[in-house]
Amino acid sequence: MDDDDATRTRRATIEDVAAAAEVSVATVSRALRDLPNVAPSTRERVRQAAVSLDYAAHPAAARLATGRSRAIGVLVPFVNSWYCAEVMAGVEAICAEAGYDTIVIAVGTGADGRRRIDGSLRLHRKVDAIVSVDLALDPDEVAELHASGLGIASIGTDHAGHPSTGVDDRAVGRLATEHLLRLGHRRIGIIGDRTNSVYAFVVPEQRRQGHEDALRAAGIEPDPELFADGSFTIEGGADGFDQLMRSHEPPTAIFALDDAMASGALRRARELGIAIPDEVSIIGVDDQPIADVLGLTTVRQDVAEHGARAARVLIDQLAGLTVDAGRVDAPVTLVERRTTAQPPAAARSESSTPLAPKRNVSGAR
Amino acid sequence: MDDDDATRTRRATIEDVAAAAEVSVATVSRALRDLPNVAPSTRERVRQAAVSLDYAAHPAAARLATGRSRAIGVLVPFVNSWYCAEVMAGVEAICAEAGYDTIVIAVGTGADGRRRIDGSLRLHRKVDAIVSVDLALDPDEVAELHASGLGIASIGTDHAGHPSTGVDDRAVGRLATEHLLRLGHRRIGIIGDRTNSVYAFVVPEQRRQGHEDALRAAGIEPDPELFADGSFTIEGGADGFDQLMRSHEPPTAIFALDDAMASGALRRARELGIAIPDEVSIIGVDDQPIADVLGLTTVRQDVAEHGARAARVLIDQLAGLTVDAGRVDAPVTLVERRTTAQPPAAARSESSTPLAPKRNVSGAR
DNA sequence: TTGAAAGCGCTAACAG
DNA sequence: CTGTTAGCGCTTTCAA
Repeated sequence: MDDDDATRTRRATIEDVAAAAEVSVATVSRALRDLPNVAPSTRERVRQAAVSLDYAAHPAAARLATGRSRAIGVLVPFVNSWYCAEVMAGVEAICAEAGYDTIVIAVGTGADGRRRIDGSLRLHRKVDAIVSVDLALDPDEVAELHASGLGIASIGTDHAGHPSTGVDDRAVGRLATEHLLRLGHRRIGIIGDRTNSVYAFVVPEQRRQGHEDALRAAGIEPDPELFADGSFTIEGGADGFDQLMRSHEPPTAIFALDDAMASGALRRARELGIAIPDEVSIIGVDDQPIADVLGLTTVRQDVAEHGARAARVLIDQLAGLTVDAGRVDAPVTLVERRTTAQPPAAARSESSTPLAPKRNVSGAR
Repeated sequence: MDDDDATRTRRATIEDVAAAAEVSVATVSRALRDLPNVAPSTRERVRQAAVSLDYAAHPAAARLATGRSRAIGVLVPFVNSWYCAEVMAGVEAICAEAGYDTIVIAVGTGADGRRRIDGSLRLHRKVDAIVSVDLALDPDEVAELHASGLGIASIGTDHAGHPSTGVDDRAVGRLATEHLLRLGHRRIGIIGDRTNSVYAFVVPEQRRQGHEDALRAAGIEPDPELFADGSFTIEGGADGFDQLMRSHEPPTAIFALDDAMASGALRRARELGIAIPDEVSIIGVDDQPIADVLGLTTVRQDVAEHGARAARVLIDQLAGLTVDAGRVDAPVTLVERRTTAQPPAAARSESSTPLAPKRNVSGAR
């Protein structure tokens, strides 16, 4: 690139506009920000001057003077996940509309521990508020953020005292499992996540509890052997499927806590020659585009809307409105496709003979 | 939220640090930014003062004083697409490392036309540089951005005079089609995009040309009837598949210009009862996670790396390094899975009888 | 090697 | 309704 700085057009400043409109800079500032106490004719004159000079306030100057950045930070575990991308889309749409910048920050995750939110991130005067996506912040992190004046809204996990949104994960677990029970399944496995993930247990734990609620309501005692870890990845889902099918008495249906894990389970089933849904039913959560392609039965949620809602509440709050610091659960719907069906006849007849010999799932077909 | 502003901790300013370290603010500024001409002992003293006060320069103040925002804008058509999310992940990783903010901006797209990049977006002093993802900016938009001093790097499409990266799309088209030819296919359809999309023709057009290159090299004249629009969506891919299979003489293999369209084609094939790859082979581009799940043969590219590379060149450029304003094509690899195979025996024997009766694809099976 | 002081461009009292 | 002016917190000459 050539350094033709000399040819760069110098941007107009507020003084240029003031001169052009023959008013003071203060008036320009007021007029352009639609503040009251500006004569309509003056405002119009200022506007025209601004347009003709292609003027826009220097963001840094405005930020320095007001102390507000007009930016919202989206804290995600990873940016390249379907869920996070959806949230960001929702946040960005609302922010753009309201004149806010959307800055994305990946905090990472994993056993090695993610970036701490405070110090090193230096969010401080960089953003006015943050939306935390599926992160379980420590109470002291939350306190610190709040103390430094940042608005906080969370998606997925909840942080007491701050607005949050997502779905009722316990209800999700119930909904999925009830669907399976309704089809006649009695032995239902679950692929979830107990590792120290970004979710810090809460989302998967809620879904698992909903699952057990439904089971118990149907008179079935949850079997610990029917739980597998899937770490919310395709690979994890595949491994989880393996583990479940190797159990003492394999399930006839599996509730995967998200579509990624369900997809992995589906793939492994195919590799093992296990017919879905003929031999095993599988249900996921999310309704990612992939679910439609795979014909995956799932529990749908509108993730972009979570992001939009979080952004809205934050922006309202920054605008001085009093917002509700509570939780808003968005609706979920069961989307029945082709991976769930009645249990195989064998299992159905077995249902009265709990000690029936276990099925062969060695992969032969 | 309660407005306990009173309890907010006042952040330390450079003056606080200067006082604590018993030096001037100028020295603090130099010391903390690792500028030369600071005595080691002084620098250390300043550092300690900064740490103990939990000081970080107010970004807006620094920006105003330096005229640089230390932020990079990622311009994407949509944020919730696999491709864009991957790019953003790559950009964010590099930016975070270099102390830059990553701000995401969706410009939209479609027939209604996307947001123009100049005026309304007011990127001006908001970011130091932008990475344009799959956008075909008008020359005057590019000129305007450049004139206002913004660095530009593009991913996918190329903007003359500015660094860009992606893959050699023509080679991608060749690679995919050669794979199909090698399997024995002679009648190969393509699902692409001719609508006025974000790509503004270039990416899909290149891939299509590579496809035709390969065809011609094999002595096959491209048949316009074997082109279908898929608009780079799953739905579009499904429709494109339909269209191709309804053609006078349907293809035995289909090259979908990305995995999303390939997925849609796969879904529609299943709905129509057309066996893949037994009756029709399908190959995509990207190697999204979904490809592995579906067993989709595809041409792999590392999209996050595109983002990382773009961010790196921009940051280098902002650091005053001379960077190459040319194009860097990342490698692509063919990933053979289970959606491509030899053409059906019928087609193979037909290959010498071009006027064979067309197959019935009405969906009955 | 360090300090003093003049901005960077805007906003927000405070006057008028 | 409009103008004057003092910052916002940092960087960067220019002197010392």
